[in-house]
Order: sequence, then structure tokens, then C-alpha cells
Amino acid sequence: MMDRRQKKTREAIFNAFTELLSEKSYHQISVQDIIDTADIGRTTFYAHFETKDYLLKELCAELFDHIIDTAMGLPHRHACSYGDESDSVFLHLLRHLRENDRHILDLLASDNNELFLRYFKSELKKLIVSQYGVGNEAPHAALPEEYRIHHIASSFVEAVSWWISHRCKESPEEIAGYFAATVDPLINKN
Amino acid sequence: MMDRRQKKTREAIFNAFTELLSEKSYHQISVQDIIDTADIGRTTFYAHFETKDYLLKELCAELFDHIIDTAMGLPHRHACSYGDESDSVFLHLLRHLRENDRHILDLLASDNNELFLRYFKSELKKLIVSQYGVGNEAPHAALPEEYRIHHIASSFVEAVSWWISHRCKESPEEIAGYFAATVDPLINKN
DNA sequence: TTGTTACCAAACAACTTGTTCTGTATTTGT
DNA sequence: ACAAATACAGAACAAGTTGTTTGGTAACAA
Repeated sequence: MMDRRQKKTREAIFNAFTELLSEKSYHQISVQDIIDTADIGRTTFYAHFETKDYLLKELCAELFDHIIDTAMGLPHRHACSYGDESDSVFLHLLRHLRENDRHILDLLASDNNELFLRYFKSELKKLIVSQYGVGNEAPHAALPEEYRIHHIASSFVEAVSWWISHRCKESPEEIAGYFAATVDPLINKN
Repeated sequence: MMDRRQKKTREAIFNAFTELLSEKSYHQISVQDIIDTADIGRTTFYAHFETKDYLLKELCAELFDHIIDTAMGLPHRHACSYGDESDSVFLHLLRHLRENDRHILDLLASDNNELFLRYFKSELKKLIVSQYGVGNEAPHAALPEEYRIHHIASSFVEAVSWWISHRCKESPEEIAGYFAATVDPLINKN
């Protein structure tokens, strides 16, 4: 069983951290800041997280793992499944980002976005491999599979990044449309 | 006229900085490290650069501005100029990155790549605007112009990033080919 | 109730940044 | 060639940072 105290302070640290992240940029936040904001002892912080970077990593995991996992469970779409992007994994992700967990978009909108987007991208690659990945009959002979995966993942992350920089004016459907317009030829072969 | 001493120490600082960047990651490098490696006085460093971040910025400028500027001078290619990517701006950039200034690729290969690629991308956007930018007759009605520019710039930077992560095994021509395969429909309308 | 565990407070050494002082060497302009 | 301006070095500085150690207190689980 997990000690109630542990959960509490862990929560307090995460809360303090995200609160600070919405004010300052990551590298301007000191461990001392987190300790003060979370109102915990210095020793306690280091008992929970070896370093500030590990804290960030665990926060990323907490933020994205659930989203990615649910998307993993979606029916796989192969190169041969045409049209109808209305329920594509990507649209699913966009909706999930906006609706279920607005907290994420706040963090992504700060000037720390690169930190989170990097993590997001690496997780996204796994998802893309599982959905559109290797094993299909060479959708693009001239393009290495790795390059294709890298490009699709990057493009999606950049789409999200662009979306956020526009303060999410557009609907998830619109963004999914833009994204599809740029990478569809690489996913569906016609 | 510029004092000989200034040039010398400025060079020494840049050299020390790039040397350190090939060993450690940016955030692990202290001003003290740079001072020690460059073998200069503490006061001298701060006389030249207000902070470590400004040093980085000026290094980026020194690295990329020339490359981008020469590419700016190239003949503009409009949406209507078909085929023959063999002398596209992008291929030009790739060759320039590899041949003229191997120093850059060393830095881009370190784990600080994001720092430089971010600068590179922002400069690249200007270049793309000037080459394929606004003013063309709506190559993609469904795609906002800003989004298109953002996507093209990102895709190229990611291509370079992928290239480097592969230790530049491929030739510039190959990478230009991969890049073209992913974004050509957005540049040349057929 | 009795260990076990999480917490806190305080102090710690080692390091960081950016500034300020004084003195020395080099360059520049005339 | 000489004087004034300027770039540099070295040392010391306050203020802040990180990560660890100590000893004591409270909460938990069995």
C-alpha cells in the first residue's frame, strides 16, 4: 500500500511545479522555488525526486501516458483504409488534448512547450508505428520507413505547436484537416 | 576600428564555448567553464557578453546568418517552376551545411541540437517566405498560408535533424529528395 | 502497541552568478 | 613619440544555488 503522506506531498510537488511553470520558464525555476511553493521540507523533495529533470520527466509521463495509451487502444488504421479522417487517431488526440485535459494545453502554451513537445513526440512515434508502422507494403518506395515515421510524428507535433501559438482558435477538426492535408499522401496511398 | 584585443578574446570565447558544447550540454556549461577554457579574466567575459544566453544567440547568428544570406540571394522559385529540384534552395542549404562549414554539423550533432535548430528554423521561415511565400495564387486553398510556411520550415529542420541523427550517412541529394517527397505538393502545385 | 516510514528543520560545503575594486598592458589619435 | 582612452587581469564580494547530513517528531501499518 502507498502511504497517504507520500501521495499528498507528491501531489503538492506536482501542483507547485505546474503552477510555477505557468509563471516562469523551466530553467528559471529553482528547486527552492518548488519547495517553497509546495511548502515542504528540503529533504522531502529530494526523497521524492532525484533532480529537477526527473521531476519534469515524471510530470510528462503523468500528462501524456494516459492520452497516448487510450489512443493505442483505438482500432488500427492501415494504409488501405481510405478517406473519412473524422475518427482518425490524430483527431482523437487533438480532442483529448483540448477537452479532457485543458491543463496540458496550459503547459504547452507556456514558453516551456519544447520540453513537453519533445516528450510528446517520442511517445507519439511509438503510437504511429503501431498504427501506420512498418509492415505495410512499402507505401513510399523512395522514402525510408524511419524517415516517414519521423516526419509524420514531427508534423503532428508541429501542428499542435502551431495550434497553440494561435491560442487554439481553430477547432480540433480544422487542425486535423490541416494536418491531413500535409501528410495524407504518406499515410493513405492512392 | 575594432581593437585587436577585442577580436582576440571574442574569438577565444567562441572557441572555448564551441569546444565545451561538443563535450557537455549547454545547461551543464558554466560561465566559469568558459572563462577557464578561454583563459580570460572573469571581468572580461562579462564585458563582452551580458549573459550566457546572449553568447549562444550571437554564436547562432555567426553560424547561420551567412548561410541563410547566401541562400537569400538565390533566384526565387515560384509555385509555377516545376521539376528539377537539383538546385533548389534546400539542396543548396544542405550542401552548405555539410561542405562549407562542418563545424556547424558538429554542434548540431551534440545534444544541444534543439538550441541551434530553433534559431535555424526561425531564420529559415524568413527565407521560405521570400522564396515561396505569400503572394502566390493560393496553392492550397484549404491550408492557411502561415500554417504552410510553418510546416515547410519545420519539415526541413526535422529532415536535417533526422539526417544528423543518422550521422549524415546520406548525401545531401538524398536528403533533399526525401524532403521533396514530403512537401513537394505544398510547393509545386501540379 | 510497536516498529517502520515519511516528514521537517537546520546546518553544511561546494558551487554558481554578476558586480566592484585596483592595477597593468595595449592600442589609438594627434 | 606621447597622452588619453580602452581592454584586460586578479581578487574579493554578496547572494543565490544544489545536494547531503543530522537528529528529532509525527503518522502510518501490522
